Amino acid sequence: MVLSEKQKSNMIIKRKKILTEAIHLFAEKGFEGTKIQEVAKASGVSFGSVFTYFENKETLFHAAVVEPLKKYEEDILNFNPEEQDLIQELESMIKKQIKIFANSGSYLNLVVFIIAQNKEYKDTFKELDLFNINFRIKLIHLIENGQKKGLLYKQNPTYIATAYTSLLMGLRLNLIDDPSSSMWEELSPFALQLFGPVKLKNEL
Amino acid sequence: MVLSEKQKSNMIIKRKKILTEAIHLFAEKGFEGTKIQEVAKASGVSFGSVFTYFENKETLFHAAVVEPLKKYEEDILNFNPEEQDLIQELESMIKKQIKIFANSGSYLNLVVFIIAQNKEYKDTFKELDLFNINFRIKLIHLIENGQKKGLLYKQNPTYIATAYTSLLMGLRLNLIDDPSSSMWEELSPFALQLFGPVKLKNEL
Amino acid sequence: MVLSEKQKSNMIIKRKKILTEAIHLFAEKGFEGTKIQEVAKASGVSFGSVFTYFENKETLFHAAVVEPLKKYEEDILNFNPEEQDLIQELESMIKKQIKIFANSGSYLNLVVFIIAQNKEYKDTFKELDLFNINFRIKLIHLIENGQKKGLLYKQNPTYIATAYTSLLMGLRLNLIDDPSSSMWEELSPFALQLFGPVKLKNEL
Amino acid sequence: MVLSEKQKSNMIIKRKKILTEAIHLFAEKGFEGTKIQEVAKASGVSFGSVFTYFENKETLFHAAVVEPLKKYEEDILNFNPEEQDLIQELESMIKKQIKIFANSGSYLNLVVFIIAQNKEYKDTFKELDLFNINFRIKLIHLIENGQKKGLLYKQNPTYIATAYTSLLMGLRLNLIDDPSSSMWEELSPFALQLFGPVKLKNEL
DNA sequence: AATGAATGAGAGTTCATTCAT
DNA sequence: TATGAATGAACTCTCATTCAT
Repeated sequence: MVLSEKQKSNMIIKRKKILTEAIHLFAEKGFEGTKIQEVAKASGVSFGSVFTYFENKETLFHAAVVEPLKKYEEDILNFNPEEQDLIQELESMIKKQIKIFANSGSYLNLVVFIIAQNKEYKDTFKELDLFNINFRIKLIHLIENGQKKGLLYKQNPTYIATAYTSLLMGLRLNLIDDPSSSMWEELSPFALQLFGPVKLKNEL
Repeated sequence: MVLSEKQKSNMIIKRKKILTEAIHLFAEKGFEGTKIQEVAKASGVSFGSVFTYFENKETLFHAAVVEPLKKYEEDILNFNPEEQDLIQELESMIKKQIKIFANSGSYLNLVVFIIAQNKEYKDTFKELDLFNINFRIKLIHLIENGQKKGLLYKQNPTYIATAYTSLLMGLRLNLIDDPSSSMWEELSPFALQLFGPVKLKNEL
Repeated sequence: MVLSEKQKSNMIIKRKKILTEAIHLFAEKGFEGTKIQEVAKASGVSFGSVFTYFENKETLFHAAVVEPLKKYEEDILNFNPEEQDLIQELESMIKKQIKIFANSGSYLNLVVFIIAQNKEYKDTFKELDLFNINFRIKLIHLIENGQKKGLLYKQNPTYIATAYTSLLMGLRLNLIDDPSSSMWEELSPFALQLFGPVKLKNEL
Repeated sequence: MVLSEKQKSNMIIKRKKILTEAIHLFAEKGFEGTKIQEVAKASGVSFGSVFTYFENKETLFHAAVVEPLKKYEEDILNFNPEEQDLIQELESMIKKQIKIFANSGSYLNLVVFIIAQNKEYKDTFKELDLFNINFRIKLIHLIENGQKKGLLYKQNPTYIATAYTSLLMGLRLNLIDDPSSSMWEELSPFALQLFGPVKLKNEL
């Protein structure tokens, strides 16, 4: 049977809906704690349909973690480590990334699960780790440029990158029960400090 | 009395053993992913015995999270916010706490679970949150003293405390698959920076 | 609609079958003594299917007791307390009811369980009690009419009704291991005697 | 080790206590519904002790049903079928037996269980049946004497005996949730009627 | 004799997955 | 493609029974 365009687009929408609800539920209840039936109900389809779009629960889980990753990577890596005004770029990057972390509660919760259970979900974790490595590499690139230009104190760039990404992730956990926290935006100066800018903001 | 002292002490040891194994398994696989049978096998008892010591799986889980908390709280809060040489005390505190976070992989993993699933484990989360609040209060106390004495830049102490505890937690997640990382001890200067010491180490 | 008519009717038949087998088994072994697995096997379905039709064992038990009640009530209460020829109606009623009691071994056995364990199965017992009350009320109505007409000796109608229903129930227990007993039909004169007919049969 | 007299008598008392509580609990909850732990607690002994006195749960159950039987038999069969004033003896017998049935709620409840589950508890049921047969034989003896003397109408004595014992048992079930019912004593005239006395009470 | 920790068979129940409709 | 009845593996938990103390 041939599917009409309308049917195809309908299926794409439905698949997307299932995935979105799956992310929410997996993030809230974990893999074992989430029932296919719940995902189906939240998505407005029969639980049989979930199996039409995803081979089984594991596939759905993997997709829920991995598929949004591309968009995140794009957003998170959207900064230029070669920028002329590096401090300006650094500040803007931090603000953007903090905003992303502040607004991606559910998904990052799911990420936390994978990290915490990395031994259980090796393959899925590997993909997150890849993203993390890319992120770190680009950060290090930026830091090295800043240090070369004398805009940042000389410190091990790897440590800085680790501290910074840890801070972001830690904030996500710390502010988890207060999703609309106003604290997020106030914390960028502290993130900036980690990079060791030669002229501290409050010194200017 | 019917149980001999020897029997009683045996029981205490057995209970402890079950709890230790439960922490490891819950940390690795989460609540639903951990089977009582596994805990029993890892503890070297029959699964029936697990129910001799813990009413049910939930009770065991709660105990696994909450019982170690006291010792952690004691260790983590073991610093003096009124100390004369405050910078010295701050540095030593950070080093101690980083060491604790570096060496408590399993347990902190479990803590991460509870935080990530705080809506599912409200009661258990509440106890962790209480600990967190106490920790923050004591940190703020120390920070305020440092600022009064002119040893730390004036910055919102709450933000500093949040950033610092977030950094610790974030590092735990970031270094999760590399438990013996040498990075831990190298990161205390970055943690120190968050507190805004007037004389930076590398300036001395 | 997704289920065809055929499927629906199949489900109704299957549910009925499960219930019938459940009645037999509960009657023979009691609630705790009956295993869901046995009910499933006797009904020719997987034990999982039992849970498709009945939420849990208790629901199944309750249904096994309560659902047949309506039909019984209808049959048992099928007499006219205002009938002109009251003695005739009384005799025919007794014969009918004795026949019902003689032929409903399993179900009445189940009823006996509920009565014996009325404290354990309060809700279920309440429904049986309601039936019993209705039965008694209608009997009393008939007895009072008979006494007014001078066809029955004046005796407390409540006592008569109690004695009569007790006799029926007691016979059920007494003849339990001999279900095809020829005694049943011979006992209606004794039941009749309880009502105190002015002209005893053997006097005519 | 030799047991002192005091110890021996203590054990006898303890065994009795366990049996009494077992009767109550088995009567209320049935065999499977009663837990050894409950019996122990109700008896004020450890559950281990129950196994000191009764080999296992089945033995305890059997004993709970069978051991009181002797005393009951003695009380129930305490009438003289050869008595001169037979009607007087009959009336007094009925009154005595009704009193016994009125006051033996728990035990008779247990008896009902065995009867209802006679296929499950064949051996235990057999002993009850034996008692029943003895009871019937003695009743028939009395009835035949009464009929010979012209004090009772000629009716099949077996039917009378069956109707009478059924009435007793049925009353036990009918009045189960109202143990102190005043109805019991009012019902002996109806029981008497079943025997077919030539001069009915209310004719005298 | 008395106790109760230890055991594990066996129960009810859940839920991913299959498949006929 | 969409549905949901059917299945049974696998889980938690109960409880009779054993046995060391």
